[in-house]
Amino acid sequence: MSADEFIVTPWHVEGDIDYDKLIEKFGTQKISPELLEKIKTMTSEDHFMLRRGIFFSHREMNRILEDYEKGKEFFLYTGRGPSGHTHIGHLVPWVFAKWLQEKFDVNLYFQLTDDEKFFSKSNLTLEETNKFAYENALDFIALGFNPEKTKIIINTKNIQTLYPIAAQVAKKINFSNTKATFGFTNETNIGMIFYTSLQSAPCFIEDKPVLIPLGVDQDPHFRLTRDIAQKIGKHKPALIHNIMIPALTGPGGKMSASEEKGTIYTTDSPDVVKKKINKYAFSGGQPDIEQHRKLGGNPDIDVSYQYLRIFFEPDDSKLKKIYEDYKSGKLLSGELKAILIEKINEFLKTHQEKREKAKQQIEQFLLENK
RNA sequence: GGGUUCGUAGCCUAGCCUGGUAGGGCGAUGGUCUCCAAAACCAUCGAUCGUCGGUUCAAAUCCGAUCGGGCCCA
Repeated sequence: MSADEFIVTPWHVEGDIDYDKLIEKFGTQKISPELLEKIKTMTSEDHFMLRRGIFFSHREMNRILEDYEKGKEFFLYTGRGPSGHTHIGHLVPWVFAKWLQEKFDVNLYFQLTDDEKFFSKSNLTLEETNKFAYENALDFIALGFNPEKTKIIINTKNIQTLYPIAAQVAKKINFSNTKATFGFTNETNIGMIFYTSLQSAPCFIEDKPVLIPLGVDQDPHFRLTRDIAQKIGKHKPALIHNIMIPALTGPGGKMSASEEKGTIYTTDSPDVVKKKINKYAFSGGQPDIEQHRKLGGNPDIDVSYQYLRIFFEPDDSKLKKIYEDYKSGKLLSGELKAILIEKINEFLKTHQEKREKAKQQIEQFLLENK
């Protein structure tokens, strides 16, 4: 694969992603300075993930906001494919969803697609993906959602609720559409072929427009959903996309839950975090101290810096200082890593406490079939 | 239901026709080098060849059955 090639699909992300090209390829909108300003005004907050372009693209987010201003409420929907333990990269859209929920005071649905991971991963049983669904739910709850306004959908558990909606969707999507959208072939199992209609279903669970914060790799599902929404008399879902979180071991893919070493799990202990960062985090430093002092490091490709930018250092002035110190050579890679390690461990300490408590709260969050 | 094809270490795969206890690539691990990581170099671990049975002095390699995957047809 040459440097300018990359692949982004719901099941596979590879290469060095050019996000401007991706916007063009997917036909989404870049988040404009105007939209950014509008969000800022309406929420009275300048969220760092927006400001820094962690969320960089959208589909009709502006419509959602305009309608909201006119008193037309929306709801939020995001989710996760439970193929393994939760890692810190998963938290990005969830944290952002929580922020949106607080700012707009709206309902949020969180879908755990245990069936889909069973279909798409040959090495996982349905029991395993279901187990991961419940486990991942703990991490979601730990972020502090309000159970009154937040419901967790587990596909195999909530099929009764989802199915009538999915059926409406499924009838409007033909084989050519799914094949073209997802690259299905004759060896694709039929679970996969039907599956996108289940991922669509929560879009229509309330009779209101929906806004979906999500990783841009999941966009294809909702491209289809948007195409058929009017045909079934529903609102087109709006989306806001975040970039792929780089793996610890470097650019060229997102953090994968199935690759141990390139991944910081939410349940990792402080010493494991320290070891993983020091031992695996790809750095933008120079080969030795002398050159580093002289030439400086490259924060743009340095994974530790990127993690601070994406999630762990919301304070712009602090981040800027780190950026400049690293670039000038004043800050060494090892020192940068130490900063990140402390930030992650600080975060995980409280996260893990809340995650424990979530075990008592999970029932309140699970959607009841009606 | 019929046909066909495949099943070798975590992954990809050579060997099978011309039977004599398996070779490579990626990965992983350790080391050297680095403030770390990467790269580079060195080293190491790892499969008894889907399963069961048969033929043979000897089978991944031949035969049969069985399980599993893929494709085609019905």
